[in-house]
Amino acid sequence: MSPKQQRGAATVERALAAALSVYAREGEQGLTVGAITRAGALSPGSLYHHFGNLDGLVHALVQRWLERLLAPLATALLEADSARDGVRAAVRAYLGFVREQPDAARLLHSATADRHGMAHARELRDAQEARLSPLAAWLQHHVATGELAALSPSLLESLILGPVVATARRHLTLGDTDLDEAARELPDRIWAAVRG
Amino acid sequence: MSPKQQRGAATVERALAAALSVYAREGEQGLTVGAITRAGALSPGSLYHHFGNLDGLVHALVQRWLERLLAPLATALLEADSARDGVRAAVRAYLGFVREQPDAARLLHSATADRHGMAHARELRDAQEARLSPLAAWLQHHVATGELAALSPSLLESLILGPVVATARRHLTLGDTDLDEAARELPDRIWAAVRG
DNA sequence: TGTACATCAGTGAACGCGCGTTCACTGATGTAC
DNA sequence: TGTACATCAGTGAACGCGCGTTCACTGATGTAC
Repeated sequence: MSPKQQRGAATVERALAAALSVYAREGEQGLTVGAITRAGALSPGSLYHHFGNLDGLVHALVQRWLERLLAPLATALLEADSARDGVRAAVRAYLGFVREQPDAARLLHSATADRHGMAHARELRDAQEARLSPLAAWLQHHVATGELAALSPSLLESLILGPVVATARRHLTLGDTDLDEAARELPDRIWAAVRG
Repeated sequence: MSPKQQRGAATVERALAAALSVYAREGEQGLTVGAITRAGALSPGSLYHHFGNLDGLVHALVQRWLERLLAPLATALLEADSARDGVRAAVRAYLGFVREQPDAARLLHSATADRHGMAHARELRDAQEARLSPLAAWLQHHVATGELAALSPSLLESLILGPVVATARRHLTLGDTDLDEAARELPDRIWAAVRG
C-alpha cells in the first residue's frame, strides 16, 4: 500500500497535509473524502489507491503525528542524566509540541484520534512499540534505582502525562490555559508526584 | 422542550437509558436514531418531540451524567476539613464514579462527549456552572490560605484531575490499569503536586 | 360528576441528502533487452 | 540509445446505502365549566 514511485509519495504527502488542514478548519465532521480530495487536489480513486479507505488515511495521519510527538519525548528521557531531569524534560517536550504543532496536537487529543484510539487501541500501541518500549524501559529502570516511586508503569504514565494532556486539551479547546505558566510550573510539580 | 406530562417524562427516561446502553454495546458509530428507538421502544417522532434532534438527546445525556459525576465531587470538596482532605476525597470520588458507572464514564471520557465538549465547550461549562463555581471558589479559598500552591485555577484542575482522567481512560479502554492501586496511590501523590 | 376541548405525546412511512466507495479507464514511470 | 511492456498512479462519473429528519395523523391526558 505504500507508494513505489516518487509521484505516489508526493500524492500521499499532499493527502495527509490536506487532511490535517481540513481537520483544523472544519473540525471532525468536516473531514470527508470530498473535502480532502478538494483541498489536496487529488481524486477519490487516488486516495483509495494509496490508503484503502478513509479510515486508512486517518490511521496514517494519526500514526505519523504520534510518532512525531513520541520521538522527541523519548529522546528527552533517554538523554537525561537523572529521573528528575528526564521527567521534567519530557513534560517540556510535550508542551513544546503542543505549542509548535497546535493543529496536530488538536488532532491527537481529539475525538477523531480518540475514536481511533478506542477502536484500535492495541493496534496503535503495537505500531508505536518501537517508541513506547524505550519509555517503559526507562521508567522501569528508574523505579529499580529508587528514584521513581514503585508504581505500575501505567500509573506512572498517568501521573506524568495526565496533567500535561489535561493542560493541552484545555489550551486547545477552551484556550483558558497559559502554556508558559504550564511550562514553568508543571515539570517540578509532576516530579513531586512521582519521585521515590 | 421538557415534558409536561408524566408519560412524557417516562419516555425521556427510556430514551436516555436506551442511548447509554446502545452506546455501551455498539460504541459511538452505533449510536443512531434507529438503534435508540429500537432499544427504547419509541418512535423517531417521539424522540424528536422531546429532544429536537439527535444532538439534543446526546447533549441531554452528557449533561445528566456530568451532573452525576460533578455533584459528589463538589460534596467531597466542600465537606472536607482541609485542602489536603478535599483533594484526596475528590480524587476518590472520581475513581468511585468510574468504578460504579463504567458505561457513563466511558461516555463522558470518550469521542462522543469530546466532540460535544469541543463543539459546545463554553455552553457545557455554563450549564454546569452551578457545580463548577463552588469548585472554583473552593480552590481559590485554599490558595488564599496557602494550603494550595499559587497556581491558576485551570492549572490546579489539570494537576488534580489530569492523572485521574488519564487513569480512567486507560482503565476503560485498554483495561491495563488497576483502579485499586490508583485509589491507593493517586490521592496522596496528587496532593504532593498541588500543596503550597 | 360529566363532557368538551386544548394541549401534549406518540406513530411510522416516506424522503432526500451526503457520504464512502467502486470501477473501467487513461496516463506516467521505470526497467529489461 | 531506443523501444516494448509491466506496473504504478490517477481520474471522475456513478452508485447505493444508511442516516437524520419530517409530517400528517391518531391517541392520551388533564382541565375548565
